[in-house]
Amino acid sequence: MDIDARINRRRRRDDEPRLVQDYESLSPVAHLDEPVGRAPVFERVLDHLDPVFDGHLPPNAYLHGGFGAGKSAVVAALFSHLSRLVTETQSAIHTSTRAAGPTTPGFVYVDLRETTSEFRFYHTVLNALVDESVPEHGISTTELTDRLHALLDRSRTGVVVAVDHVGEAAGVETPDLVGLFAGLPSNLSWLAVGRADPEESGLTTYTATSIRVEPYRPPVLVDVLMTRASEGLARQALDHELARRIADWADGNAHDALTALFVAADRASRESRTRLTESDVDDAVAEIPRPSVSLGRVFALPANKQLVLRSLVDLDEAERASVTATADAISSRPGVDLSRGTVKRFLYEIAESGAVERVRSREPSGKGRPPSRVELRFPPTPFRRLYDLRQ
DNA sequence: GATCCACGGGAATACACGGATG
DNA sequence: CATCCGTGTATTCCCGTGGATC
Repeated sequence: MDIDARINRRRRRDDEPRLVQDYESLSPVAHLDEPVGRAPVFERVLDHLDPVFDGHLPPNAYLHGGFGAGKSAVVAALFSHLSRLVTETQSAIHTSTRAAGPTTPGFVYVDLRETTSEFRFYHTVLNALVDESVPEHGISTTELTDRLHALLDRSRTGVVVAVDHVGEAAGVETPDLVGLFAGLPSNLSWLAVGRADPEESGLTTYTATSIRVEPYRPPVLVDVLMTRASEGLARQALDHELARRIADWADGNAHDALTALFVAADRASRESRTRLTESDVDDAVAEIPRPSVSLGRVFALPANKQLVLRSLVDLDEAERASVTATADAISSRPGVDLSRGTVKRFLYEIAESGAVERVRSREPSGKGRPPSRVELRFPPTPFRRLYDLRQ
């Protein structure tokens, strides 16, 4: 739990004991500093990275596993710790033995969900490697790669870049990714992270190793849930049996399990209860579409697209009859300052991203091409809550 | 003055259907 | 019967403009 969460928990001491202490630490997209139950995966990734501790670069690699298997949780946590370690030891070296260059490679974590352009990609990498922050405007993409070249040519040890969410239908396609790395010096090693099997990933010709992450087994998932509950919920709010119920349903997918916990807690909280019940869980589970898209992907959409979705989740069925009707309804909402045409295009683009799905509706009636309506591919409750919380 | 990118607007294209045509 | 055509929608695609920032 971070400090804000701790403080918030204290601040609410006067109130009734609240069921939901902190929505953010309950969020299925938030990764813990120390993920639960994935020790073997940590070990395998560390085995791969081992040369680093002798000051060498590991080969390129691909970490893969199903949705909600904990890939991001592990890699994000690991790289955050590693880069912290590097900066700490570097500054130590700097003060004691002046001018001795870094002895360990640098570590950068790039989330392709947030990488919508070549510029963003290089910007993220460069920004992670230098102390001062790199401007986001008024600087060209080639200027960024020039600086990266200069930086890496000077570096004796190079850098390891983790690239998460490779191959998710989004901005950067796999061939693009290979091209992006081709634009950088060779003392750089990458660790791609994605869902596809290695053969389908299109990466095998560039990687020496692949590491497979198995889905969570139910007992481990129960641990994950209990840990989250203890961070974000009142004491005793979730009993073991219910956690089991969620874990069994979630089928190894921690994202879905945590989402179910979130929705169930929200429901119980709205009814001012302090413990979750079976029907909370059943309702929660019913709200989660399967297959669903990761909430992380939804929250990675540009602000105005999230705004469109925020309106969308509040529309009634009639207003969702067709894409056109939906766009009309959304664009006429207070707070939405987008033209109807733009909303419409956004809806199509959001469908492209997988956050909503277009479904052919209406069989015979009317002329012309039959309309489709959009259906959510994510549960509305956590999106609403977290979105509103962040505004 | 440079750079990136979100928006808006609209053109181009695809699709469904029914009726006309060969 | 197979094909073409016209109409009305849905969907995709493209590009110029302007805001924000350095």
